[in-house]
Amino acid sequence: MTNVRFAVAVHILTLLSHAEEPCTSAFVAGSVNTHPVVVRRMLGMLQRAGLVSAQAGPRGGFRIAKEPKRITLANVFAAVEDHAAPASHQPNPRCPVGRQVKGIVTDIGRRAEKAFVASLADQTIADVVRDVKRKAGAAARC
Amino acid sequence: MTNVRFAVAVHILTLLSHAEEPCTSAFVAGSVNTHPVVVRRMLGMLQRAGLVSAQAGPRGGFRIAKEPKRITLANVFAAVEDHAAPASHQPNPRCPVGRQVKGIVTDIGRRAEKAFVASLADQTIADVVRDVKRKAGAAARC
DNA sequence: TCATCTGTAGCGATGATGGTTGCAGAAAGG
DNA sequence: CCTTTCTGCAACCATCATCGCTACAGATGA
Repeated sequence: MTNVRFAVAVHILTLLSHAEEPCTSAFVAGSVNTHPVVVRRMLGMLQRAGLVSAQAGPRGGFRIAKEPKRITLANVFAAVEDHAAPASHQPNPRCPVGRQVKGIVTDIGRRAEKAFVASLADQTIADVVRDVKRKAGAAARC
Repeated sequence: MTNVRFAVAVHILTLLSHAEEPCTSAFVAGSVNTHPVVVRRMLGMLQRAGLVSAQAGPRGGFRIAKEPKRITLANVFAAVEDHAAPASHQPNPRCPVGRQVKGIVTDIGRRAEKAFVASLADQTIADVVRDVKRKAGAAARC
């Protein structure tokens, strides 16, 4: 996790989860402490993943588009982080060791990443919302 | 895994594992297909982790410093990748949601990374060497 | 029509990474 | 000794991903 995107995405979804009215990107940016455009970029990804919905115009903004209980953190990770292929290098093709190691390491990376995602998959946004409420008390409004 | 360092480190250790004589950084670089200094940088990390040893001068080079069977891939990962703290952002401290989410997300990241490393821990360099030999036949020399 | 939002392109700053050069120093072998 | 062969390391540049920001087109409700 070199990125901060996963953390921000969880933050945003948690925020939207206990809001009845749509939240503007400016409002969310105030809580996340960044620029509204950055928030909209990220909300675009979450929208393409079907996790939030947007409405333009006055009184518009973003809503959660799925029950928080049904959004796993693995879903969030997949929405904002494109870990399609674990990185490898390009060994000298004339070296038999290098030729084989590349494929083996790729498999190893895939398996480890699977374990990483599996660990995320058994927690949901609803769990995070519950933890936040428990720690912060009832006043969970910005 | 944004980096290619883990893959290269496994490659290097596999290479050193079935060499009786010390390997020079130039030789290793030939197999890895990169610059000798890059190899030495990485071998420096592996050396500080106690996985390889170096000797200067003619007929010098790098050797494996530990039985391949006792080097887990988690050891390799720890040697070349410093994932001390999972990345988070800096939310607005006046927002109770942001205040709590930061800590919660950090815990989540730690747990997921633990799962990642645990998946690496049950394979060793000896396993990789065996796989390479099985796939490449006996000719595992560059 | 106008104010309010989203959506997106584009730009600059920043930080991590990898490749390269250059040089100091260790060590073997005459 | 002295030369040759190595490692060790600092310094620099190119590249790339990310983030913050500006600007503007387009949607939408009052």
